[in-house]
Amino acid sequence: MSPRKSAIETAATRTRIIECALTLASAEGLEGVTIGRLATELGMSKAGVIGHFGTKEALQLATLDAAVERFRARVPVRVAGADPGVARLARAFGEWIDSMADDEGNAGCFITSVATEFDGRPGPVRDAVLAALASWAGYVAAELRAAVEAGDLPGDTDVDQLVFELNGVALAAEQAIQLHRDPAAPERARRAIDRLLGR
Amino acid sequence: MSPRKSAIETAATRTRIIECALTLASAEGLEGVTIGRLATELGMSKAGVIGHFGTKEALQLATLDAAVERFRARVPVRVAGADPGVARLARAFGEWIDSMADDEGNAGCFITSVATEFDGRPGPVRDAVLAALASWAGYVAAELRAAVEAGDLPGDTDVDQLVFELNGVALAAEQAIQLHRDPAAPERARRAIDRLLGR
DNA sequence: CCTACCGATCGGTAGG
DNA sequence: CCTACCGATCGGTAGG
Repeated sequence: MSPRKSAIETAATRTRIIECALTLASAEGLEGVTIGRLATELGMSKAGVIGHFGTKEALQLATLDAAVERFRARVPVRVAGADPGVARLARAFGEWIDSMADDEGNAGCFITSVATEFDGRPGPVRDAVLAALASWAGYVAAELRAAVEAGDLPGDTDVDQLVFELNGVALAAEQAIQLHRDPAAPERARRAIDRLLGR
Repeated sequence: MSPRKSAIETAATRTRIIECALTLASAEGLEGVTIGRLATELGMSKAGVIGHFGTKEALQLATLDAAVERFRARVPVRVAGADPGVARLARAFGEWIDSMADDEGNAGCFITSVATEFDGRPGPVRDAVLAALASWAGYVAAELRAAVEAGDLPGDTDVDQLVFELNGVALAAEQAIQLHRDPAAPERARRAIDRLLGR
């Protein structure tokens, strides 16, 4: 028997569950993460797993949240010290591209996968993905505006168009790395990003 | 009772099943297409559905095949009459982008979705997706080489890099259209394609 | 192409 | 956090 855990232990278990869900979801998609499978993988009961979240949807949202947080720590936070504008943005995309090749804990890829998986299913998960993507797009747009301001990009730059095209490069990199395991993809992506940023 | 159908009727039923599977898969993913749901949707028994394919995986492969065929008919075949090289390629991507906005029967989007859904699951479905994407990439690369040959693109064009970037624009367009329902996306995509093709 | 059925697994709950 | 259990659904088969 193992009831009556402290709040700290409870939180640690919750983290373990979410970490496991992230790993499973990377391979099988978020809908493929079943409570039973998590329980088996973690050596606990189904009730013990779902008890932390209440419903499967809450578990999915918590997992997505964790991925968003991980992406934030891995990309924007890590380049926060760089010069605003083109320099910071190039480093940010560089970090993202690097993180795609790390097989473990690819949060950016996870978010993109969930975006595709839920694009036709209205609901809280889809809404949360939209919010995460919008937040990232807002970050990129702000950096681009700073770059225009600083004169690193032409004054007539179409910022939204550039956000769109930068995103395309990232999506192409993810497909090339995840699906094709193409070792040339990171370099191609970097080259495309540099050209889009006028470097 | 409705056994002893002619071969023609049998083939027609098979087509109906696949068409329904394509519709369901566009919303729920290929793994979300269950035999029971197809049966309900089509007003037939589960045994009647699965009898046409044997296993769910065979049904998935048949559905993917149908999507590939539909994409071929919608894009490369439709622009076969255009001048080889840049002109034909621009029209091909234009057709693809147009087809993304047609809510019904978006084969290109379907293939991309399945690519993401199965990128971490080795097996025949993943192999078939890889083959379909490789075939499309080969088509694009051949047109680009023709364009270089014809002098429409610089002699030092990195064809593989360009295939990568064109693919990125298509993926960005699909995300913007399917997930964000952004009405500006087709125009953005067209502009990006034109610039990549030096038009 | 149907009815009737199989064992397995799904998300979730009751009660402790 | 566990055991024991619920109704629903899964892919698939037997037999006609």
